[in-house]
Amino acid sequence: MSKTSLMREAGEEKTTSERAYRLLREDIVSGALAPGQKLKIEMLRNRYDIGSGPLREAMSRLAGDHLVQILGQRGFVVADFTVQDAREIGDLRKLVEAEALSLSIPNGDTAWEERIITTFHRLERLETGPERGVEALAEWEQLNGAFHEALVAACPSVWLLRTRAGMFKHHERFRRLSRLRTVLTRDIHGEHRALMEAALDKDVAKSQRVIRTHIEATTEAVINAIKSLGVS
Amino acid sequence: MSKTSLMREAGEEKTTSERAYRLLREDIVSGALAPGQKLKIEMLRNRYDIGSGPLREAMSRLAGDHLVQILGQRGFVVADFTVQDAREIGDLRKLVEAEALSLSIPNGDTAWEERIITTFHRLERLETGPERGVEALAEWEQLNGAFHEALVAACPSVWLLRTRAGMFKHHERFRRLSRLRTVLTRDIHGEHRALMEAALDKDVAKSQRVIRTHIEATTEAVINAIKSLGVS
DNA sequence: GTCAACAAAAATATTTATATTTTTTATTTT
DNA sequence: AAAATAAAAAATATAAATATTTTTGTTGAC
Repeated sequence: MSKTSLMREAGEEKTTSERAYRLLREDIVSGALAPGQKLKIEMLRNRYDIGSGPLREAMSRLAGDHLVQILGQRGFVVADFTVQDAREIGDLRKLVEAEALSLSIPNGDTAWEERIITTFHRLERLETGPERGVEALAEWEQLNGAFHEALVAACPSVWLLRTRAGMFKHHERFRRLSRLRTVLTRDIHGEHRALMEAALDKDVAKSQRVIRTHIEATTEAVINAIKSLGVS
Repeated sequence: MSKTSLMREAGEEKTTSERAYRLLREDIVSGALAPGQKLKIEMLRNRYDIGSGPLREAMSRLAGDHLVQILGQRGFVVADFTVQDAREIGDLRKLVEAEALSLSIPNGDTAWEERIITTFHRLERLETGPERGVEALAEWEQLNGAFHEALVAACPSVWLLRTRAGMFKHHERFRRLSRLRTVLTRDIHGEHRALMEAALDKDVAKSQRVIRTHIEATTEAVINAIKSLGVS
C-alpha cells in the first residue's frame, strides 16, 4: 500500500484540485477571503502551496457556484454580496426548501424519522450546553446543516435537493456573518423543535409554514447583521 | 490596435478557457459528445486545438453546471441523463419559472411588453414559415429561449432568474433530443400565444397555469422521445 | 506647476510544454 | 482462472514561456 493511498483514507481527497477547491471554498465562506478581494495566483500559491493549474481549476468550479467571479484576462475575485443577494437567496431557499420538504414528508420512513430526531438532539445539546466561543460556531453550522438536510432527505428529486443544497450553502456565507455579529435573540431552538414536530406528524402544510417562517427569520437576522456592518 | 484586440470585437471572447467552455458546452448540449462519453484530454486537444490547461478549466466549470462529471484521477465524462432527470428538471423548472413569471408580470413595463411581442413574432415567423431542415432547429431553440426569457425579464430577483436559466439550459439537452425524434404534434405555437396573452393581460394566476401546462407538455414530449430511443 | 499622453517597466494572468503520478491494459506466472 | 507483474496510456501537476494588463515614470503642452 502506497503512501498516497494511505493518505487518501483519511480525507478521501484524490486530487490537488479537489483540495484547492475545498480550501478556497472554506476560506471564502468563512470570510477569511473577503468579498471583492482579488485572488492573485501568486498569493494563493504561497498560501496553500499548490500550483497555479489546480488553483485555476478550483476557481473555475467556484465560479460555477457563484462564489468566485472570473474577470477574463484580469484574474479572479471573491464574489461580492449585498443585502439584495441575501434577500433573494432567502426567498429562493424558502421556495425550494418548502417544496423539497413537502415531497420528503410523504416519503419518509422510520430511518428518516430517526435521522431527524438524532440530528435534532445533537443540535439541542450544543445549543443548551455550556456557552462556548467561536469554535462552537463552525460546529453549530455543521449540525444545523445536518438537521435541515435530514428533514428533506426523503425527497425523491435529486435535482431539487441539489438546488436546495446550493441555496443553503450560499446562505451559509450570510449566516456566519450574522452569527459573528448578533446575539442570538431568536428562539432558533424552538423553531427547530416546531419543524421537527410538524415533520414527524407528517403535516405537510404546517411544515411548509414553519420552514418558511424559519427561513424568513434567518434572512431578516442576516440582513440586519449586514446592515450593521455597513456593507451595502 | 493589435491583431487580438481586433479579433475580440467579433466574438467577444477574451480567453482560450472561455472558448473551450463554449465549444464543449455546445457539443455536449447538442449531443455531438454523447452522454457517458469519456472526455480524453488528448482527443479534445486535437478536436479543438486547445491545450490541456484551458480544457481542464472549461470542464471544471461544466462540472459545476452538472454537464460534466469529474471522476477524480480518472478524468472527465459527459454527464449521463435519464428519464428521471428529465422529469425532475421539468418539475423544478415548473416551480421556478412560474415563480419568476409571477414576479415579472407586476413589474413589467412597456419595454417588457414590447420585447415579449417581438420575440413572439420572431418565433411565429419561423414556426409558420416554410419547412426547413435541421439548421432551423438551433434557430428555433434560440428564439424559443429568447421568448421565455422575455416573459420573466422583469423579475427583480437575479438569483431566481439565474436558477431558472440553469434549469432551462439543462432542459435544452432534452428538448434537442426530442425534437430530433418526434414530429411536433403539439400546438406549441398556440401554447406560446396563450402564454403571451396571459402575460400581457397581467393575469398572474392564468400565466402560472399556462406556463406549468406548457412545461409539463414539453417534459412529456421529451420523456417519450427518450423512451423511444431506448435510453434508460 | 499641473495635466494629459505616451512609453517603458513591472506585475499579473494565461497558456503551453514537460515531468510526474496514477490508472488501465496486456502479459506472465502460479 | 486468479494473482502478480510489466508496459502503455492517461490524467494530473509543475515549471517555463508567452501575452496581457497595470503601474510607473517621462515628456510635452497648456
